[in-house]
Amino acid sequence: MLAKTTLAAIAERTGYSVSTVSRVLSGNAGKYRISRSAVERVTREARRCGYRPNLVAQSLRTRQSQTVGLVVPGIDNPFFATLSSIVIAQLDARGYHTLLADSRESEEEEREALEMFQDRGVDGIIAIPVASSPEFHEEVGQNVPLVLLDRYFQKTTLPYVCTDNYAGAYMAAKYLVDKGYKRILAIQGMPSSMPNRERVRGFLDAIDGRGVESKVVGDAFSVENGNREALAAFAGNPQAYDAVFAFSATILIGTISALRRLGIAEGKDVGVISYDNNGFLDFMNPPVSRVEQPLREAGKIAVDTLFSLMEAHRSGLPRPAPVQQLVQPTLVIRESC
Amino acid sequence: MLAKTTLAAIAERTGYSVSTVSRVLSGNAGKYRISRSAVERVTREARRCGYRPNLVAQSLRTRQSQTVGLVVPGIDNPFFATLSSIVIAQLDARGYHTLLADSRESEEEEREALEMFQDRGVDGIIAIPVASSPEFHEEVGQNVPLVLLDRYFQKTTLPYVCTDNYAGAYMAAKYLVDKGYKRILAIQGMPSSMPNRERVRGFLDAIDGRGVESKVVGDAFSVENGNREALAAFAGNPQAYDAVFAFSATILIGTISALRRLGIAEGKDVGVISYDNNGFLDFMNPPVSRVEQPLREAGKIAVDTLFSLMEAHRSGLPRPAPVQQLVQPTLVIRESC
DNA sequence: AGCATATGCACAATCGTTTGTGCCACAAAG
DNA sequence: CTTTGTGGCACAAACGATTGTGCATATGCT
Repeated sequence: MLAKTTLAAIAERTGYSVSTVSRVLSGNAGKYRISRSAVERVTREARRCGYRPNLVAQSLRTRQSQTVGLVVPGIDNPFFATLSSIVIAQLDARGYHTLLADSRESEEEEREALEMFQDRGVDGIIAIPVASSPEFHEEVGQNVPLVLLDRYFQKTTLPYVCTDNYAGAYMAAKYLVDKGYKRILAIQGMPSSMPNRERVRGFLDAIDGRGVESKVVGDAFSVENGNREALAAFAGNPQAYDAVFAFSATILIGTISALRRLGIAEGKDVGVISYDNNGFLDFMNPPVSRVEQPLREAGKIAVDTLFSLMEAHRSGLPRPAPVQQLVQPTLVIRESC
Repeated sequence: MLAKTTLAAIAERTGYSVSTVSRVLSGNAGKYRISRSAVERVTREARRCGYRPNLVAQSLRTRQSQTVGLVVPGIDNPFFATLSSIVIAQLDARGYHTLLADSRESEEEEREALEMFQDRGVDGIIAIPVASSPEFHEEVGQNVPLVLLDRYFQKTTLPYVCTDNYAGAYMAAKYLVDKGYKRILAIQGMPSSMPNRERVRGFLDAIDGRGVESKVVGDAFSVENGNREALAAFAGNPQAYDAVFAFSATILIGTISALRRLGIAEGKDVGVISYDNNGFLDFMNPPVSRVEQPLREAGKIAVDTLFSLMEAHRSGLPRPAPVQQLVQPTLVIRESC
């Protein structure tokens, strides 16, 4: 085991003091009038023994950890995995590390994660919240820069970046109605989550007054839910609906499975449209129309926003007005409706 | 902003010294003969002002961070997301936090992640490696407990936990052959990765001498790859092969898409089998046979192994003999072959 | 020569903990 | 009345970095 080399070790070996070594290695030689020769000798020795600063000590002293906490409701959900991937890449590009916590859709675990983040002195937090009310997040947001992603709270001053779920669902539903579909089944995800509520609202508003029968069923962003609800809806009557709006790609998979089992051809017998851009929708047969969310953009904006908050925080400036932004999804039409 | 309360603050308010407060709050009151009354007053005050220890300072002093580094080749890949989810949950259950790094299949980024982990003083590392040779991992493993997961190196002393990809592929291929399939196309994932190489080996061994024509094509665990290779293979001749073995669920999706586009009915015209248990394979039509990997078990064993290494490391004991374990996958037969 | 200004660096405090050691008091024992 | 024991706590040194300040020596200027 390579004895871990500290500033003190280098100081001893070069004959300079710890403070001088520190200033050299942190690039502050100029500000403190360190001689050329000292810089030379110290950098040489540091390189020779592969010095790497102890980030824990650095964090303690500077109160900056180069770390951002990310809490998501379930990293095994492809949607959150994709979003996390984007956020992590963005942070990495700026030299920041990621502490990841999975709240497993539990408010309790979410709280613990947020507290742990503070205890560890993260420089900022990005949260896809599960809590039903914003109090705790707001409290945390007082202490450390925090940006909500994908989900948000109403009437909160917390900054957030989400896609416009209302508009997305509205577009999709309107498209179906314009196409002439008359009996539309919407299979939703987790009812309490803001994106889901907004999608329901958009869906209902779009069909309102257009002479369309409709029903909203389901309770989870899962394959099983889509399967169960579609089976239930069509089992008695294959023509119960002429279109299905699946609120996520997972729900869609379940739905299509159910339709096929019942001998209903999606795209022909029943129009189908989905939410999400899960990569394989174009590989379904027929390819599936959907509302695509600009996740990359949302992730980037969230990180940008976080960094501007962090910047202000560092400088002791008053917090900038909270960025609360909805990015627009797009409707991608294929052959399933 | 609640002034963050430190040991010193509590010490001042209760009239005790910092060391006494520390011993009380870290549960060492007994060992150091702290009086009942002191324990009482201190805990009361700590609770009153919601004291939470500064984990950074704690880490610096104790050289324990309650943190494990996890590096994966791509968190947006559902397979790694699932595995990460399992590992994170396991760590969480033991009170450990997770620093997650995404190497994006790059050796360079993997190195950086491993170095960063050390700089931050993680207590242990779980890695799904991308490097082609083990040197660097071995070096890191000298300093901090490290366990490889899912992928491993040959002739390494590093502990690893992987599924037996050779056996899995062998089972699947043997099943196909026994069923009477004569011309089998295998579409592989990333050729250099150990799981892929083992699958290829298992596949070839299983068909060896059984009078079966075969071909191994492809180069990535992606939908696109599956689609491209299947199209290429069947475009000229729909009967070029009578079975396809997709080395991952993503590859499978692409393959099925291609087959359908070509008017080939999977399960009837061409047998299909896959690797992975991606949740929706049972919802395909027909449901897809596959080799299922016991990911939960693998993740748990990896974490268990890591903790025993960490335990030894803490106690200064010699490292236990490296656990190098292959867990057995299972063949799940459905209607696609 | 004498004073101001630069130059080059070391000292020491600090971040918030943990932990080895030593001091004091009081009680029991001789 | 001194010894021995022990209960109860404070002191201070770490961990490894950053950073304000101060003290020399050297150089410039008049």
